[in-house]
Amino acid sequence: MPVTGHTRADAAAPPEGEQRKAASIRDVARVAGVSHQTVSRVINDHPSVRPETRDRVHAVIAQLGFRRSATALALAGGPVRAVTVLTSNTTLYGYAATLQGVEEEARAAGFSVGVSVLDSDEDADIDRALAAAADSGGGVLVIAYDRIGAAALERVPSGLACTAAVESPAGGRIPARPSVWADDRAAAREATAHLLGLGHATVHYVAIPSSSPGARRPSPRAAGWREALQDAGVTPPKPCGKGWDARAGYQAGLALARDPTVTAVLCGNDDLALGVLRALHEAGRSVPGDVSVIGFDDAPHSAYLTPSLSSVRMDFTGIGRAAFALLRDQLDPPGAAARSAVEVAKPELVLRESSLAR
Amino acid sequence: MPVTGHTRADAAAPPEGEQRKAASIRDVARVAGVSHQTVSRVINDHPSVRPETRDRVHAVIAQLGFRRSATALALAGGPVRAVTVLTSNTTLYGYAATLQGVEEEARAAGFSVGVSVLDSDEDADIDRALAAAADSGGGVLVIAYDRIGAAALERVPSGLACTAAVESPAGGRIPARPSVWADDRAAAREATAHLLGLGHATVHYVAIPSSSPGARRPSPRAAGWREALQDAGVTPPKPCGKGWDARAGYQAGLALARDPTVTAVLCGNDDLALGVLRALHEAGRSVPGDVSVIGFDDAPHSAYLTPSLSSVRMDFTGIGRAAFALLRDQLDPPGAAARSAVEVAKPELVLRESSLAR
DNA sequence: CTGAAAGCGCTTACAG
DNA sequence: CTGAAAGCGCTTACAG
Repeated sequence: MPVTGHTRADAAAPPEGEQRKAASIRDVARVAGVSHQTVSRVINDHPSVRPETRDRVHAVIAQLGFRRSATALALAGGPVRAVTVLTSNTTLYGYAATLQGVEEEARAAGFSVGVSVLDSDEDADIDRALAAAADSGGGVLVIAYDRIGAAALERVPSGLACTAAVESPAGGRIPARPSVWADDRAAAREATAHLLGLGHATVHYVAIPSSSPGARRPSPRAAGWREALQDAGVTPPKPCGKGWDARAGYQAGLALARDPTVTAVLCGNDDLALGVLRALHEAGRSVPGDVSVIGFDDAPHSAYLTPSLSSVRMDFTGIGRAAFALLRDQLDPPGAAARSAVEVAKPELVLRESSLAR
Repeated sequence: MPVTGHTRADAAAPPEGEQRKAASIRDVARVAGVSHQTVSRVINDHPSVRPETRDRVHAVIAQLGFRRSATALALAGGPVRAVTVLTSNTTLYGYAATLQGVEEEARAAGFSVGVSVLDSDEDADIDRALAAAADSGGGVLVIAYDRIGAAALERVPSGLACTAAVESPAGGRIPARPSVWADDRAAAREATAHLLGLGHATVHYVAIPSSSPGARRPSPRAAGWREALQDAGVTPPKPCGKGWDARAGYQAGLALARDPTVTAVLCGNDDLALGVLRALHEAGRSVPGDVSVIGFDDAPHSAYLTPSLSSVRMDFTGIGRAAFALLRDQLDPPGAAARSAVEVAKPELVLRESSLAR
């Protein structure tokens, strides 16, 4: 008898429910009467295998319910089909939707997807996440919409396959890694110009935090807002806002509500806008009667608010999908050279009740 | 010279940025002047290693920046520190928050977390996801708040470590796998009783979809609502609602708004409630003046709506954390026997502007 | 307390 | 077209 025990002859139907030890390449080989090497060739679509042999092996694979071990594949140095998403957040709308896009595309491509959340922009934290991601053997996809993500992107070792979902890059800057973004700067300009066109003397801005280290650069959204005002010969008021959520928007809104000259507000995202709406309401200023408000991202609930919120629709899932595609090109060299170029999805201004003519 | 090539003597600082091939257990052994076996003992905290040897090895590990390969560990049959979350959705609040809880706890425990989204409740889809999860070698955590998740939970092979986040089980039912839930049924009863106590003659319910196959059983939330009405001697009206999102709530709300006897509405989640609020508003019925509304889950934005939404706060991240802890017990047998028991987190009724006395 | 052996499931060269 | 060998980085028995 062989060392490894009895050979089971009852391999008709794939096991159901019960946990029989998974079939290996050698099990398939034995049943098919070939070497495990030949099985390897078959599952890798190697040309040099006789058609009959190939068919026989395929039959046994189906019969035994064989699945090649991703772990062994990785150890042996085969192409690893895995992505790890590095992000500071998984629940905010833009982040969650980007992750969703990545997952959809990855699943379709047969990749597994891991998630590693970054607690801070400290090197130790980032390196821990990076090391964990590298362990998986696959590539890394960083969501760099904020300072933490941007910091992580900086520290990705050059040998690690990596792409990023980012804000639109500041004029002329080329991201170090293949990146995907939507032109939110142009969109902010458009939204601001729209408000100006409605007859508002100026437009205030409730900012999302900057993604640049030390907040040295404003976000593209802030830049677009500023440009639109300058184009119209209006001196931009001081932007406000410190945070990402409704609470931060509420705080900013309280201050804005006290200023009677405020008649139009652009917000860095819809959560901030929600808080602003609430603050304005409490202060007795009606929207859009007294103040027009436009948000950013077009979160799913924005259309159902009262008043329904005008916003800039961002194709986050599309960004996620494109970022994955770029990563895949790096991991799995296709026919052509890997696209190292960037991709763009166009944001769209969606007008609803919260913004009206003055 | 040894077969494997030159021995580098320049191992002072850990490599930064550059992609030097990661140090293996053998590299550490060579530098420390021991066998790779001994290194294995050290990194596994085996007792039988002389303190001096142990210290020396630890020093070399730090010096070389050695990290044990998770892939090799898994192949060799070591304990795999990985969880795969199976879910039908990653963006809805309850799901995203549960996932967040899992990730936090997993990260703290040094586990990697994978996400696999279920497209449908078809066996083929489920088995694909299950197989992918099993590949990782770790455990599976299924979010079974809906029919798809519940169906996946049913098909998890018995040999695969698994826990679940579920709705509160129907009377007396014991979940097949270690599971975690919050008593949303009791919470629904409480919310309904509260509305009744306010003087409403009855309470209407906008349901989330049932998680039972063929929708044979109502969700615990629906059950709790029904019980409260029956306890008060009120015949429950027909529940409405078909879906999870604001749009579904809006549709249901339109019908409710037409019925002048409707003065109180409980919703299966806050998204539905948002849609109901909107429909009521469009129909000219004021909240809470004409109709009181209470949601479920207490999503982050609910406190900032106008009117602010009363809701039942669910500790989803707590559920996620507890579910991970249960899974870890299975994977990594601790001192005591693995807890196969369930865990509970208590929901809390949060009263805001949307619900007032009649 | 420590080392040499065999194996996890696969792969990439090397031989027929 | 196909097989026997060596190795990926680790582990668990087996010997000292």
